[in-house]
Amino acid sequence: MTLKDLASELGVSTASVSNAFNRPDQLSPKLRERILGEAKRLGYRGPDAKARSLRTGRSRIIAVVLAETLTYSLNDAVASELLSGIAEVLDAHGHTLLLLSGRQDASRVPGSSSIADGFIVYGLMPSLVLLDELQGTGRQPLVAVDFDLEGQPTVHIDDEPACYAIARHALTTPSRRPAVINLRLTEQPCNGRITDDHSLLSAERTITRSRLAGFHRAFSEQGIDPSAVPMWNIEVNTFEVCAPVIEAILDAPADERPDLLLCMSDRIALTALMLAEQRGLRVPEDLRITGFDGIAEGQYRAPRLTTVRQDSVEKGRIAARMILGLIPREDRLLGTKLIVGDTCP
Amino acid sequence: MTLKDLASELGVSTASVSNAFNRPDQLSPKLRERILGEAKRLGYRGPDAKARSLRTGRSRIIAVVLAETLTYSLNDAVASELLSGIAEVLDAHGHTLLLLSGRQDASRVPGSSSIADGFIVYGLMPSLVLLDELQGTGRQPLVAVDFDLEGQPTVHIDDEPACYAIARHALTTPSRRPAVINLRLTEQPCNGRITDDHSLLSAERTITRSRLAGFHRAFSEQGIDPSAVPMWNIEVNTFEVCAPVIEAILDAPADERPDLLLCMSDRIALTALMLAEQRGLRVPEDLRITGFDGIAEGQYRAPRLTTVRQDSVEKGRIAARMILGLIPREDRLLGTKLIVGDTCP
DNA sequence: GCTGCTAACTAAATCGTTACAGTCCACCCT
DNA sequence: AGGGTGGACTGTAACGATTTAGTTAGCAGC
Repeated sequence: MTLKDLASELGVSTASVSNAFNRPDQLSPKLRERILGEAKRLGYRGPDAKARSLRTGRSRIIAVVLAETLTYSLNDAVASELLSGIAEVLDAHGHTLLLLSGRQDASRVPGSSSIADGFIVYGLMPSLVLLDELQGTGRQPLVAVDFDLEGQPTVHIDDEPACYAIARHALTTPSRRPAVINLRLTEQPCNGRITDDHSLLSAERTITRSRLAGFHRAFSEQGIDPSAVPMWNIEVNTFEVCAPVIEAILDAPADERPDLLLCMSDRIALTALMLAEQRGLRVPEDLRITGFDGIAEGQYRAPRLTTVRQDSVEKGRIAARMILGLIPREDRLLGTKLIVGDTCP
Repeated sequence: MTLKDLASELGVSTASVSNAFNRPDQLSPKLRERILGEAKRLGYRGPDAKARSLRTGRSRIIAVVLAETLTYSLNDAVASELLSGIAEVLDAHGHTLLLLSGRQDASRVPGSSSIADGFIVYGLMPSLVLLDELQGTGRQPLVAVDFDLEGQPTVHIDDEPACYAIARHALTTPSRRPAVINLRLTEQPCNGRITDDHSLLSAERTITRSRLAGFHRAFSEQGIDPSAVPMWNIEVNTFEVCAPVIEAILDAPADERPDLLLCMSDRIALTALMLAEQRGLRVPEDLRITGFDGIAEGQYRAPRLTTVRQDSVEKGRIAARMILGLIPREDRLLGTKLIVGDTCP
């Protein structure tokens, strides 16, 4: 049952049927009703999306390319919030959301997805081939979130000042043995203690680099040599990956164990909190912990996590509005808010 | 730059160019390389997805229709797990994931999405018009998850026995004042205490009805009249919606306050746990709490939630495999596992 | 009665592919 | 030499819509 069948069944032109569905003002109400009535009777569900998208060049589909596997991203609170914001705006404007992973099979993404009207790309490593291809197409608009992409607008927060602020807050109470736990410093897998002095400079992800720089500025300001602060790295923001690294830190002899953990994500901080509790460490008395992101899970529990709140939902909304052309496609910097919880008062 | 342009640029037929990209065995390696080389040189990115999907009738896109708004679903741990499982399988087989909400504008779903090769429909209320439309198309396969859809295969768990098991476990320690907190009993909004005796029968969602039936069976077995057990209802599985209802329960005078809360989801149970802790109630001494789902958040904390684990990721995997035709499209019942945590030992 | 205008509808081109049915030619077998 | 075979490539008709440029018919104005 196609539009053409319906037209010949009714003895009208295909143009009229098309207009009946898309442009009511182009035909008499009488004919329109006759067409829609007959369509319903014959079980014609309206113009086929595939054909329409070929002809018009638009599909009302926006693709979101996620840095990690979909499986991971969907379980990550921050990515989920971002998607929420995106979905909210797209939904309100009659668009749908196609999920792509920049991780799995990057080469497939651009090809199989010339179907999308636009791309929102989230937190990719700059080296991914995918980006060249996506940018290269040039046909569809692209918005980057949480990383810089030359020639394309970016929606992000100012990580350096945010991390400076929380570190400064944490250091108002003197710390004898502060430590930093990074999130994805480099593209090369590296889980555990980092001894390389130049980590800051070699960090490949802009975000991680900025956050670390913020911590370092606060350390310096307090007369602490940043390069003397022990640093660990965590590859993937999941409990399973975080736990062993943090266990190693907490199981060190008491006089080597950090008394302050600056974590680059709430997921890391929450894992540290749980493992500390398991070991009978008192938080914040024996160990102070800070996070980053301000995910719900950290606030709807006791003790509440001290962290920096970034509004990922809003980030998603803005990115989506840019893609839809509702607001100008230009760089946007969002604010953050220090949340002083119980884990580092 | 289209396939046709490329063909005439090279002086070969469009068929050969198409074959160069899709069926290497249909032309000489020499010509193939010449075509691919020229394509790269001229910036042709391969066959256009819109045109291909029209011509072949397949798009390699699978649509997932979620019961609630996308914004909600993406932040719901269970829905996210399901999506994870789906994404995992689709990704591995070169398909992508289109997210649709059955809530927002149901009428738009079928039309704008005749583009999908198949539908996975999750936990919808049976009354949604959408379902008729989707089923009516008949063209694309459909798999239902967590609810019954006549004539279509369903992937689900056996809710009644699972709830019976956890309730029975809970009742091995005698309870003076047990209570039940339901999740979405009816389609009509109803947040708070339920006094209607026939709630069980009138529950519109199969899942809720089965779970409640399981609780009731355990009550009866212990000589407790199910209709005497106070019952509350919660519309949406979020902290914000749960909290007021639970606060009302917990703030009752001590001799009316329940000493056992059977919650129909972990989200509800975790909210109850947090609010109880805030009020200085000891769990499990003053109040025992059970959940349902077995989400990570309930296990990676202290005290660990007593709950029933259902493997939503696996549910998603199976649904996806069915849609892709990798396994037969037929009803599948998955097992569950009682997890005895600390909140109801 | 003719022109001009609008509303209502139609014919046909087009979107970028893929798939079917050939065509052509070189090669092998008897 | 003739016939058969198979590999390499081509021409063209779909796929199911939208859109542009027209064609009518009806009616008002002078």
